[in-house]
Amino acid sequence: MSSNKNWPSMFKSKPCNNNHHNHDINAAPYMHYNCNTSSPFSSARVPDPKPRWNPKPEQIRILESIFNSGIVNPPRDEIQRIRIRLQEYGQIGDANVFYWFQNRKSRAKHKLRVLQKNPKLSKKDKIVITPSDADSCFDLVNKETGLFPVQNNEVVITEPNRFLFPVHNDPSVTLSGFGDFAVPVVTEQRMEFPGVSNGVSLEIPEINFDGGENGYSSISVPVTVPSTINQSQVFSGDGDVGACVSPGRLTVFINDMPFEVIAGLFNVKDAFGKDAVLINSFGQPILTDEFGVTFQPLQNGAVYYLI
Amino acid sequence: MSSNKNWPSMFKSKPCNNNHHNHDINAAPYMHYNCNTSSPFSSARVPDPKPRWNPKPEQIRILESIFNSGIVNPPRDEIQRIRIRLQEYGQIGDANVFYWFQNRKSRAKHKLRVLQKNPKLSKKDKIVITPSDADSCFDLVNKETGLFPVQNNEVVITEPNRFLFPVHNDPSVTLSGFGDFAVPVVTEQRMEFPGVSNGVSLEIPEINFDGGENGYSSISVPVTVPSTINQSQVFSGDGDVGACVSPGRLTVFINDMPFEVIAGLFNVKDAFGKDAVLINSFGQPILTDEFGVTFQPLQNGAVYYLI
DNA sequence: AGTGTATGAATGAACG
DNA sequence: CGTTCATTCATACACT
Repeated sequence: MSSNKNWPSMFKSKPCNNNHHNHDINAAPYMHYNCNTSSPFSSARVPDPKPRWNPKPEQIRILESIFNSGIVNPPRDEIQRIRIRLQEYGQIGDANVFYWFQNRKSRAKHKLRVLQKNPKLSKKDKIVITPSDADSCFDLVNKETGLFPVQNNEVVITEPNRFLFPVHNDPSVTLSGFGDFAVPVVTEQRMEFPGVSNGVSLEIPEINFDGGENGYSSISVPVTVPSTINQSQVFSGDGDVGACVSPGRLTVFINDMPFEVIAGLFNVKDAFGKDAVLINSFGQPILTDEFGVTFQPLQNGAVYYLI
Repeated sequence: MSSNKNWPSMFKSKPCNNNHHNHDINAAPYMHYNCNTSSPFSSARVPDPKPRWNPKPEQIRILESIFNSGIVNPPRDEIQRIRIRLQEYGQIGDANVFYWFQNRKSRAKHKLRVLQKNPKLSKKDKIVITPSDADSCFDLVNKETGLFPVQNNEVVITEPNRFLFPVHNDPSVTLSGFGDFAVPVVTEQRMEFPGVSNGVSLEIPEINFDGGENGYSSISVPVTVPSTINQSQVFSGDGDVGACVSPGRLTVFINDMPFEVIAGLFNVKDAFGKDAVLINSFGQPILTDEFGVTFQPLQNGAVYYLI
């Protein structure tokens, strides 16, 4: 379920007149500046300037956090709720939200694919547990269970956004680092795992970006395969999902990227550097001992943020 | 076929710091100046110098020639081949190639569109046979047959790159002329028209730019609708393509731009000025009589260059 | 230094 | 969904 069934379609239209594929969607393209002064009959070419949605940073933050929370493919009704929420920050329509998720998912997927093909992104900037099918990840998310992706294959563990970017030195690497926003700090997040299609609450997680400017702080440290003790801790609440998890592995989301880690205690320091601190989706820091090893294993499918 | 399979984004980026809609991605940022001195964890401010790819002249030449050869929208695998080839001249990634083609196509298209909308670029600088759907042109290229664009509608015949550029006088025109490179001289060109998705050879055409610097030479002469005799000479090798060609029209590429001309002998002088000389993709000049009329009709879909 | 242009990169919107 | 298009942002570079 969680059918987004025909979404794009609704809103078609087409001023018919001109050149390119103007489809138009009336469902959501509003934007800051009110436009369309098109008077009755005008030979107006390019009648609707149709400015495109220009997402506000807050909106993006929210969308991003929702996405990270595992809602990769929000059902129609949820899209609406999201839109309503985002509307607080600026004009936006369902379609915008819809498209945003489409693109986000698509691109993240692509990214993963590329990375898995080019595991050569400088040895130190990322850890590759086992490059392989990183895609199923997205396909499973929020589809069967609304939970986070869990692989049935292995995955390349790349570092989250800003972990690998100043690397410009590997010629063979096509795509280099990411590094968008500052390290997010969870303010509130419900961690609701709806059965997907049922009443998905819209308590969307919130993130406060403060690191903001200086973002590029500490974490550019190479991540190594979690040098942690083992201990399976399979959160899996569903047969399907659980089934496809590599036995001793957990998949978690850190900042933005899916990570597959060996089940068991996680060494934050080894993975992200001595100054790294992981917080869970509730904004609570994940305690560790002096070596950076967590006292509790990470939760499979959970979302964490680095600060 | 010609699938560029998921290409675009993925990868994030964004120094986080500022204003506008920065999302992420970081598809291919290598460049001349090696930057990134960021060691493991550093608190780099203005984090990613994220230098952008700075194409070498050779790379551009090659890319341009490939583009001119009709490969406007190279499939994923071909992009890779191209990249590999270009790599010989300097750091470059698939993404760069991808973006290059995207932009190249997009801009050429846009240019055409602008020109057709502003036929006021001094009547003498270009000829408009019949402004209309100039877009499909690009859409057909290398898609169905790997051949050049052929319209099922009419097209604006604009002048190739440098034909209209010292024009900076039309306020409404956002992009001024092209006049990129000098008039190219074809050195070798395979004119391979792969079935698109099959083993597209990478024998990329090569072009030697000599005219180089002084580019702005003679050709700013008005082009008029080919004052030639008629004589259909439909190259069309494929039903699809041939089918959408206006009966008495041919579409050819001159320098860089698609031209639709009336089938039959072509008057080079009328079209590009008395000093203009057209050469085919093999570098051989197209002979004409003293009036500038060719002895042979232009080949539909063929590539020519002006010198 | 500012101003404008050319163009690499990013991403919203849509098509097939 | 994967692709393709259109726009926009951002930066390199030429001019003045």
